[in-house]
Amino acid sequence: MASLTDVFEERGFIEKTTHDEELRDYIRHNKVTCYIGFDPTASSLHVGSLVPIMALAHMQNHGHRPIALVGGGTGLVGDPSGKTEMRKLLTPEMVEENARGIKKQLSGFIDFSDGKALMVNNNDWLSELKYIPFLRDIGRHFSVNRMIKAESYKLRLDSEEGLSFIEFNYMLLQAYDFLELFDKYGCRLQMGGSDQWGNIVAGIELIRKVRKDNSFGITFPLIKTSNGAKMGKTAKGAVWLDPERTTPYDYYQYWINADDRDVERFLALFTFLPMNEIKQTGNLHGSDLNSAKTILAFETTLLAHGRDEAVKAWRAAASVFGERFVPDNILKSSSVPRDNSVMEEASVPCSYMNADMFNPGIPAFKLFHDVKLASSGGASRRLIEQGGAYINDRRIEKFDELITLKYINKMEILLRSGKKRFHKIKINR
RNA sequence: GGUGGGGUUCCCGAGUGGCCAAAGGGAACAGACUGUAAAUCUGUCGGCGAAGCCUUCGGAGGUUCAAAUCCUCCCCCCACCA
Repeated sequence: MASLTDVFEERGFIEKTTHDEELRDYIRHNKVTCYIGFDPTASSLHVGSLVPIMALAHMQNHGHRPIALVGGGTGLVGDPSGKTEMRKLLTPEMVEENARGIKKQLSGFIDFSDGKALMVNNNDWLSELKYIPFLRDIGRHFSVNRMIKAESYKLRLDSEEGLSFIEFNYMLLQAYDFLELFDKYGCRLQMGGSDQWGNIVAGIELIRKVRKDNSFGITFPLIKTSNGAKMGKTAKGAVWLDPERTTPYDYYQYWINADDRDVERFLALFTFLPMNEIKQTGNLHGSDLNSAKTILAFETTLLAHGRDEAVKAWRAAASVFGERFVPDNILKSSSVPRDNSVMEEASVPCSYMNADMFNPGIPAFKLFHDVKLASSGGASRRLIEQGGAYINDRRIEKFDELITLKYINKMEILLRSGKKRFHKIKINR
């Protein structure tokens, strides 16, 4: 089997590592325990956390033991690394609740049974620390001179907002986490986003100073779309892994709308499809490239929400955008449906209304506002006046066109805003 | 604690008595072009079923025919000094 570091490198996971050669050696010859921390800033992870999650999963697939650390303790302090503003402080109750949500989600990607992977919460040890002993045992190993030069604090030290003392402590706590996991589980490798470099190195140095032993670090590149936007951010906010916050349909749509230039890179990072197949997508154009996007969307949805939801989202997309099947020769390891054998109920956003509501008729702009395809009556009117509103695939000409019973087709009305946003109204009898 | 500079519509950022629902840019939304892509061009971009009205410039009061703009008090942020 290929060494994990080669896999990481080939798939684009590595930005920087500490002591390249020794690390490579260490991973090749040992069953490695490694950890990544997840901040409990929300009850769900989002697409931005997918790189670390996938890294842990690859780790496990190669026979190593990943530890997912939920920052229940550090979450009470707030990591200033690479951030322009201080984060709102969370209450212990919120952190606790968020930590629970994150644990549940990680279980979908990583197998925690039989100790094959571990989940820990640093609140377990951090909350019990005593201030003076901590300062004497740990604090003395940290040079303030060095810390204020750290790249991760630079933004904040230069900014108007400044850096508060509570955040300044964050680095020590994370370094202490690493030491704790080193002592308890023999964990010698920490991975994290590129903004974590300073924190990771701090941990490595702490271990060297107090245990006279080596440990390693890997950082992932910050993934941006080719447009320069941060991964997983849309105008409506983050793309969440929680189906309550981002429906599987929207999740699928997020991926299928990927920029052409990102397809190959994203397939490598966010799916487990073999690299030799992924590399061939670099030569695709036009509708074949779209097929590759379909697979990207399908596979990512499959990982996050399971096969049923992935098929539903795929099916829903086919029903509104038209059926287009993925040719057999593109990414053949993908289990995306390639014919119409699984065509059934779709999962387009949908609401229910009574037939009698259409009896006098509803003005079109009201209807669009009601189903949230427009954010206000005015916005709705503008949408229609600019020719961006459709009912059953026919453009609506007048903003107050009355929508009546005769628009009902097989107990449904299909509304559309622009090219991509659909809403189905199902009629109750 | 002292001194100075700030808080404007989703974001950045102009505006310092009427011409201000507030320049400009970004984001967003729609149209054309396409491949559910990008780029480009065009239009829109506080609310209300035209007009007109209502709400908005950190908060509360006040001056004025008229206040984002002037005055008073308060809250918050930043810099320098202590």
